[in-house]
Amino acid sequence: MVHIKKRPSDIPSIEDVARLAGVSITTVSRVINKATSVKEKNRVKVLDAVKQLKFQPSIFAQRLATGKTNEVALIMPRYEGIFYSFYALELIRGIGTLCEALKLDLLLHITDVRSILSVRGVGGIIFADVIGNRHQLEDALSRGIPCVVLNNYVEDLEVSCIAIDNIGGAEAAVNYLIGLGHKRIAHISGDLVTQAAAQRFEGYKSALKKKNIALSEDIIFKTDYSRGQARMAAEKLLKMPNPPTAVFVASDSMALEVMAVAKELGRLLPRDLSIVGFDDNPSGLYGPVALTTVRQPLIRMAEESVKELNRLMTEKKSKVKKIFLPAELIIRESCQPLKST
Amino acid sequence: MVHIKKRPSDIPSIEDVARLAGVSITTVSRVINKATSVKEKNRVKVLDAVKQLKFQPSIFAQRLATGKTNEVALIMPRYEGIFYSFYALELIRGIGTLCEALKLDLLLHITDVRSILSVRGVGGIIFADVIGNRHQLEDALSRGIPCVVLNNYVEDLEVSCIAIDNIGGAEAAVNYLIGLGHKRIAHISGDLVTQAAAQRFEGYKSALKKKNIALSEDIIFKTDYSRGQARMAAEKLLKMPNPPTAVFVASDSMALEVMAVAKELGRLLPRDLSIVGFDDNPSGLYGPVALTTVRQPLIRMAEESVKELNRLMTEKKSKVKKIFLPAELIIRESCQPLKST
DNA sequence: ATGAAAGCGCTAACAA
DNA sequence: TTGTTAGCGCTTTCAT
Repeated sequence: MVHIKKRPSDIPSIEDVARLAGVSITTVSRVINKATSVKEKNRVKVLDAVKQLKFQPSIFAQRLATGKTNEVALIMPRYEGIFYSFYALELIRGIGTLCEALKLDLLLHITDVRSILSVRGVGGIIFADVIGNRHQLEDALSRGIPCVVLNNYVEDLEVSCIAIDNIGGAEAAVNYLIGLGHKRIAHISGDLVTQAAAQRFEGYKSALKKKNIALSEDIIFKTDYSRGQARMAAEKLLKMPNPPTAVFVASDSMALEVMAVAKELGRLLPRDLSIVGFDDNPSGLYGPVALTTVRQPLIRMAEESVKELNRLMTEKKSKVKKIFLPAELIIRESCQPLKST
Repeated sequence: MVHIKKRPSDIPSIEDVARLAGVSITTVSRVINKATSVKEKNRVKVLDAVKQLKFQPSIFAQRLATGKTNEVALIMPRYEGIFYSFYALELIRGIGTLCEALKLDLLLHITDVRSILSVRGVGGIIFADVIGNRHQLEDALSRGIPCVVLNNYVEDLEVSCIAIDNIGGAEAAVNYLIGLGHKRIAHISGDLVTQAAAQRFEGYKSALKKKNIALSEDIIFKTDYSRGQARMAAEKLLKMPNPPTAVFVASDSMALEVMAVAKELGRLLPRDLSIVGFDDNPSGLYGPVALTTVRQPLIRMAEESVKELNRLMTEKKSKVKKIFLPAELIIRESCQPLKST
């Protein structure tokens, strides 16, 4: 039984390099891996051969031999809305750039939340939020794969998280409105299945409570983060006999929709309605009235997640970390003090 | 010389499965690969063992053994500005989603344009534009790796391209302005090292030429796509003693900047200046005046690129394709007929 | 400083 | 239908 070498002739192996350089494959391997114990003369010969053959070691063979991988997966649940935010791009960009710097190969998975994750051979995973795909996270964890969760503080799992202080950010927004004299402050929430939306709602409620302002259910609107539902909420809100004087909106894109509706209904901004958004989406800058909003440190979040994952992958017995990043109120033009009547 | 098995005990190999199922590893391999010639009884035993051990075959061993890979790289040159466009996200999303559907693993590389691409073991590459990183493309091609170029029509290389009809789109925009009676039409170009910007400029010139309108250099502004330079151009343009009545801007984000400047200078839009952008960036919808623009079929572009790459990777002797997608003028509110004076 | 050879976990050709 | 075994291309002992 004779086996024919089936390796395509056009791609050189370590053996070809060794032959050309007149050394053993072990020596070639040493040169590739920058081991020291190689005579300068041989090193040069090998390097020459490598260059001549355009040799690149097979990543698969390397990984099979070492059992190590520097491949990292970024899981973005295909959740309606996760891609609405321009920030998804910021995250991808931040993560991608840092991975490049750390020589990590980034695998991007846009998965259906219900699908079973196939992350065979991956050295670590970053979950961009965990919405409906917790089983994927648990599965990875049970396989002993280092994981980091972004934008979601997962308390009951031994996993590193990088989350944003949504509650604090929301409180800052509402406190700002209260400070301007507003008392009747509405809220248009995002999809409350997301932790971010729930926490922003939480912050809204607690800020009011701390100042002894009663919640009124009639000016709390729950949406799915879509512009359509924001529009409906805005219309209801603006047409009330006793409309609120201010509104805290859970996302900038919805806040922009509110502004659009207000304009259509002939309201003057910010005179008739003070508005604060959340996200610091650049689109907020270019309307007739620049949007006051809450900024999330996204690039930092992205960077922290890669650093943390890298740490988990390299340190042997490393403890998970829960990292909290602050959100910052950015005051622009969409709010004004309530004129006392 | 005895070698000790160093495989971490917690991750099972095909051998463990075989032992537990009481068959040979070949049979296990057959079951995994859905080969037919396995007795139902054995198949069940193997499947049981797989489930019990949570076995997942090593992707590296598989690839080493078969020489095949389903890993695809998306190369985004870290070119200042490539990430400005919200469309980068659309592309990533579209490509990511289709890769997921086709069971291709997507590797995202955000590379410095000057860096040497290390795409060892990748089955195919999608280049999101080629700007300053042509050597990377040529290198990959010379290695025989199937490649697809997005957003850039590379004529002199045997490579598949999916490009947009920037010239046609620009002509449509300018023709529309001419149709409204405008004659003095300015252009704010993008970075002319990018093919898109160059072609939009090209379309601008040819549309004017076809209608026998002379170019005037004083109302052609060359920028790097940044908002800052757009602002400078807009200021110059608007403060001219004999300002143009219309402007075709190479990107929506710059067009929005022009609108902002116009507003600051007390101009009324679209009365004082008709504006057409390019990109169909959603931000254009939410200003006081919705932006007329040229839409690129980005999701389609993304999908076509993956399909084409997949074709190249699976067909044996496949010819490259050059695919051209149309751009469409989207008329909104930022232009109006020139009042005859 | 160098090389021979075992082994990483799998697939596929061949034999049974 | 099943098992035996060579080999994918590399790393890593161990011996020289």
